[in-house]
Amino acid sequence: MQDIFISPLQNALVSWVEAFPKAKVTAFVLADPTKVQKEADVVFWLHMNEDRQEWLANTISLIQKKYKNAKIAVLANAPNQAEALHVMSLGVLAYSHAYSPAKVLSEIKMVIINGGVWMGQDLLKRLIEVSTNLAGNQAELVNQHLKLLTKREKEVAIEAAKGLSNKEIARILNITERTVKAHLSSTFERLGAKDRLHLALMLNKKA
Amino acid sequence: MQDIFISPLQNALVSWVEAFPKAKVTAFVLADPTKVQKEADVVFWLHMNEDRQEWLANTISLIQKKYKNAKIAVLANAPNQAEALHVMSLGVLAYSHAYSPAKVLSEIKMVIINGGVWMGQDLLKRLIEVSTNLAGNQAELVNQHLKLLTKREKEVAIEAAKGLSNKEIARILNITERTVKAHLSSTFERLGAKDRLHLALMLNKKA
DNA sequence: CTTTTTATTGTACTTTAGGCCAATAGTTTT
DNA sequence: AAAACTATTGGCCTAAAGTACAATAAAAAG
Repeated sequence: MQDIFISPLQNALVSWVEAFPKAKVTAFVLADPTKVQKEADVVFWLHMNEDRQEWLANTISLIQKKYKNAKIAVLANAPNQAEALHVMSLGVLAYSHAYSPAKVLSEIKMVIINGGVWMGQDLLKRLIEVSTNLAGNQAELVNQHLKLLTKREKEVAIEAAKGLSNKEIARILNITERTVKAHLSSTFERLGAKDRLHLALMLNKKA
Repeated sequence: MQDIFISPLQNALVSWVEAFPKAKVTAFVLADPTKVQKEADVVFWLHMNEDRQEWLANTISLIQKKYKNAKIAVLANAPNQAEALHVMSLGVLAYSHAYSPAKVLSEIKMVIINGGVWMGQDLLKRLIEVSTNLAGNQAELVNQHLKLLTKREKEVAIEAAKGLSNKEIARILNITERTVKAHLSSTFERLGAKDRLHLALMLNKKA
């Protein structure tokens, strides 16, 4: 298991050396690795400067093409969530600060060679928030609306929000179209929706 | 640093013992911990059965209330992404399989006591996808639809999807209501929407 | 046991929406 | 230059949506 730091710096940072005394530090990825290198387990630590975003994307793609089993971690001088998200969507397995202490670097390596992914807590928190907004809180919001309705109104409202016509809803719920209208009118009033389209927007709203 | 497994099982699983020989296994959280316990660093490993979802939520909240510095990990018999997301949004720091090997359990512990968060690669991948969908692909999807429309149709469609009436759209775009209808009819045809509500659902669709 | 809320339906009326047929003028494509 | 597409509007017609006023029976709340 070899560690390769790709950095514009002449010398490795002390924490890098401390964590991985036998690591190599180079400025570029070897475009034509030997077969051995290609197949071996390698961890690439890409040192990211603010002004090398394009370089980073290219390097990641180059590594993925040339080294089959390589794991890629990115160490950023100025970490930010947007960049983290971006590079991780490209297949990078870890994203941390370039000046992370040796202990953290070791931890990162342990995680990624065991098939894990490493990122800061803040970033993950945000990810989870965003995702649960979609499935969870989103349902919560909708629920807040539906809670204002009676059982029957709820049923009607949900069908209407899917785009069904009054007649279709009537058939499904086994009531007359007139009754559907009654429930909907009441629903509009309770939720402050001006018509079924607004109702649909309320109940399908993205968070 | 103490490890406490909360599980309905009589005996700890072998991998648990292997990873943490000194861990306790109990069926319930101590509702009234001593001051020492309260302040100490404790890792709670909650063993999750399919049929104990409510128990899990309650237990998490109880621990968070009673133990200030506790870290909580969930070990599920049948892990699934929805549950993982849910519990992590409640503050759980790790989610893994109950039968994870000792090595993985150790790794998890190391990560969370160092302020990290642990989850499987698949889940994280999905999280990232979802997040990037929100900002990127989602707009892409909508764009795919709008791309099929002429400039004017697009303008009309967007307003209609917001819930505006034909009359309102006409006023905004300075055309007659009749023209709005014409654009909309054409739009429905091109996008295969049966009416403005379906159009709205298409253009407001969550990813 | 009253009072309130919910569920249901009726008749009638107004407003919207959407489709059909048709026309004109400007733009783009072939 | 001819054909196809785009933007605009008109009249007409049907169906759907939504409101107003109203009534009845069952269920829930107080």
